[in-house]
Amino acid sequence: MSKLSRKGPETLEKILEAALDLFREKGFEGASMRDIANRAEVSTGLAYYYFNSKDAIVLAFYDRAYRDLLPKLEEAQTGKKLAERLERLIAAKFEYFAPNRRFLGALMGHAADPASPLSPFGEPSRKIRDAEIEHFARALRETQTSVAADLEPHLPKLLWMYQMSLILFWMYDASENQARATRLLTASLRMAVMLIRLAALPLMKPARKVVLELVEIVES
Amino acid sequence: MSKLSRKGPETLEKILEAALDLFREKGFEGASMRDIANRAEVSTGLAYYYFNSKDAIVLAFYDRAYRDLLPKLEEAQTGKKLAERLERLIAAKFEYFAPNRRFLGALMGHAADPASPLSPFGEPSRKIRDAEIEHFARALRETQTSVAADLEPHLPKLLWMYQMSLILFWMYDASENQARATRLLTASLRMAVMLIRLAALPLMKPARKVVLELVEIVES
DNA sequence: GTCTATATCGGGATAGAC
DNA sequence: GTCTATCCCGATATAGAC
Repeated sequence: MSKLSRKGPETLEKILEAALDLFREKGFEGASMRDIANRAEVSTGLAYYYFNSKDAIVLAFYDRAYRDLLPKLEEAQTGKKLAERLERLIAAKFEYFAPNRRFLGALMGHAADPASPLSPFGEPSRKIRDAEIEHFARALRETQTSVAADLEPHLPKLLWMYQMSLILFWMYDASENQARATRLLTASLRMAVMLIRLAALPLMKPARKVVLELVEIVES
Repeated sequence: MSKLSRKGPETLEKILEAALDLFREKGFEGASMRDIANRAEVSTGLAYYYFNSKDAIVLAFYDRAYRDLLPKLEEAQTGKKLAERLERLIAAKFEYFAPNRRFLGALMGHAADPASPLSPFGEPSRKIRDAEIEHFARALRETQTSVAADLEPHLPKLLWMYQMSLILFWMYDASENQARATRLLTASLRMAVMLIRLAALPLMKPARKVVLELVEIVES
């Protein structure tokens, strides 16, 4: 009496793979549903049976990214030094998203519209965002980094914003293998960790206050 | 013997206006060439006579932005205080581009491909970029801001990068009238000017070196 | 439930008549 | 310089085979 067939999930997977392949090659707009269906060796109708729209494939991509990224972030949480951990955490995203870099860039065109389900800043990617922030908090905890009390509740989010600006740079970095972005990651991390240590000093309270004001504005 | 007719430039202008209007209302993808031609009260064929492609309209938009922005930047160059000048220079861009904010956001989707003529970072917008950087240099000069010798050749570009990150935030800022971005501009400027003053101190040389390293990576 | 075939619509772009 | 007609293609809906 089972209503489920065996082939369904496989076919869905095949179509998703084909779509991501083509998005990588030709970008989101460049790949047509006909292309996708052809590459997956199914009819366009079937592709629409599994994914109601091209957009729906993007949502499936976010979902899969979330699932795949979690264990990678888990792995990155080793080492006693903060710089080391942060570099691993951020580099893990560079690596994972590298094949889809151009495709993600194209998705940024929808970011201005927060209502768009395709926006990397919108609701669909919130789960990823929250998990990432928690991982930054954990990196701070497990490396026993001392953080001033006023800064402490906001530092993980600050690190996430720092990460996002790096990812933005990486997305639009046309250098070979995004070498510049990778170098920027390492070099800026040195500075970031230095600033975190510096900010722990009691006499830096006024400086912390200025930064926290900025965080508040961005979050409001 | 004139080969030019009278009506040409007017028709071109009419089509450009209609296109920008519709881009503002429906975004770049949302506005079709048929829409544009209809609003301009011409045939689609004629629209293509003046603009070889939809992209070409965007290039005309960049060109016009360059022409329109120059006098506005000129106007912004008043006042003795650096913070004041920088705020005026950057706010001028917020104001000018405000009606086209969503449209510019959509264009960011093409930024990952530097070959795309639509990318706000590409060749077409280089003239604007160079003019902006020169205006930052001028603001530093005319407010007699003291800058360390090692930092001096790079500070205008650094300010431009700072501006670009603000503009990026502004582009994706969904708050009413981009109020958050405006508040961030004012608040972060306080910090930026403070840092510039701080960086002038001789004992800050190591810190300057770290920052210059980052600049070098970004520019390479 | 899984899949094919086909029809319709709207979008970018072009050819060629006037 | 301007228009009409047309091409090609992607999105979408649906009829119906298995």
